[in-house]
Amino acid sequence: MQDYEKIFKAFLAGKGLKLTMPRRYILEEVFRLHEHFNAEDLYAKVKLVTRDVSLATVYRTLPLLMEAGLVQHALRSSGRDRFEHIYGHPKHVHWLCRNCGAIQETDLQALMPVIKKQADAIRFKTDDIELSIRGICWKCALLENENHIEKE
Amino acid sequence: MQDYEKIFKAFLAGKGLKLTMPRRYILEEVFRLHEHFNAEDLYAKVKLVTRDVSLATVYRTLPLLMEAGLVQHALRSSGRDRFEHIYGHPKHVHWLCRNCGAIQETDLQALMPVIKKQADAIRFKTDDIELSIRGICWKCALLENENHIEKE
DNA sequence: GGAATGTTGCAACTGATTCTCAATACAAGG
DNA sequence: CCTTGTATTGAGAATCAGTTGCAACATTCC
Ligand SMILES: [Mn+2]
Ligand SMILES: [Mn+2]
Ligand SMILES: [Zn+2]
Ligand SMILES: [Zn+2]
Repeated sequence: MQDYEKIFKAFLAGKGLKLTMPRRYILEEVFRLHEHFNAEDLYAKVKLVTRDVSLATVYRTLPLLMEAGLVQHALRSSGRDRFEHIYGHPKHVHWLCRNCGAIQETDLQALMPVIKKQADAIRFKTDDIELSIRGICWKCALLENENHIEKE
Repeated sequence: MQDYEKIFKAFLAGKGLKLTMPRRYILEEVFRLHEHFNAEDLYAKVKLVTRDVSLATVYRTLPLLMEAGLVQHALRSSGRDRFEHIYGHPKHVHWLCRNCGAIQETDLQALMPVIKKQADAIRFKTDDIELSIRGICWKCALLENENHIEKE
């Protein structure tokens, strides 16, 4: 049994809940996926393995996984919430290109000392940190320049 | 005429658009408000001044104000987007208490050097930075402790 | 067995946001 | 003035991600 299964099982047990098959399928898929996904992406992936899971259960399980510290809300784009498994991964910054939609990641650790200092200053008990930056990725910036040159 | 009016007017002109009365009412209210607001909050406030504005126009004007650099998306909570006027304000971090919903702000400038360095490293052209941290504010943390004591 | 409690799929619902459309404003040119 | 083109608007309809009610099941505990 994987670590994340133990963690989820223990978390659920603590709330009088059980690691059922649908929940297990969803959990497995969450850790098989190494990209950012929204609820429907996840549902589609799980569907490839079994049909004993409904979209409603995906929506119901995601908050549990988040509360258990296994999944986090990564960012929101195009009107949808996107998630990622976080267990075993360092926290990171999301850079979203508003032209092509590509997402890049950088380290958040470098920012933690300042953030922690500020948290202490206002006596805030931090659960989640979400830093998303939107703009233009270098590829799209390149293309824009090329187009400008063509126009001239 | 306020600075922000000039800016918005110039921005609109650059796109072949005009600063109409509904847009002006909305703009005025945006800068009269000194809290975070969602579209409906803003609509309600504008309604107190005039009835010549519709909710649809509020929704249509917000993206223009954002593009003009006068308003920014502050954070999302309870399924709603919340905004704030940003012209003349330093960028800041939002600390959202997931118990009472209170929002505190701290300086983002302290984090900018690292963020800029990372942006350079991936050659990203930054437009917006949104750093939201959720957890428990000190007031709610206090109350929680009191309750624990009572229970014992 | 029977009660109590948690789980699920399904379909209906919700509600913030977006869109459609007909009416209106307004500028430019004749 | 009149005509034409373009931008604008309010009202209401539509969208659609996410939530919820509910009846059928599953499990555990007497
Ligand atoms: Mn990520
Ligand atoms: Mn703010
Ligand atoms: Zn891009
Ligand atoms: Zn609080």
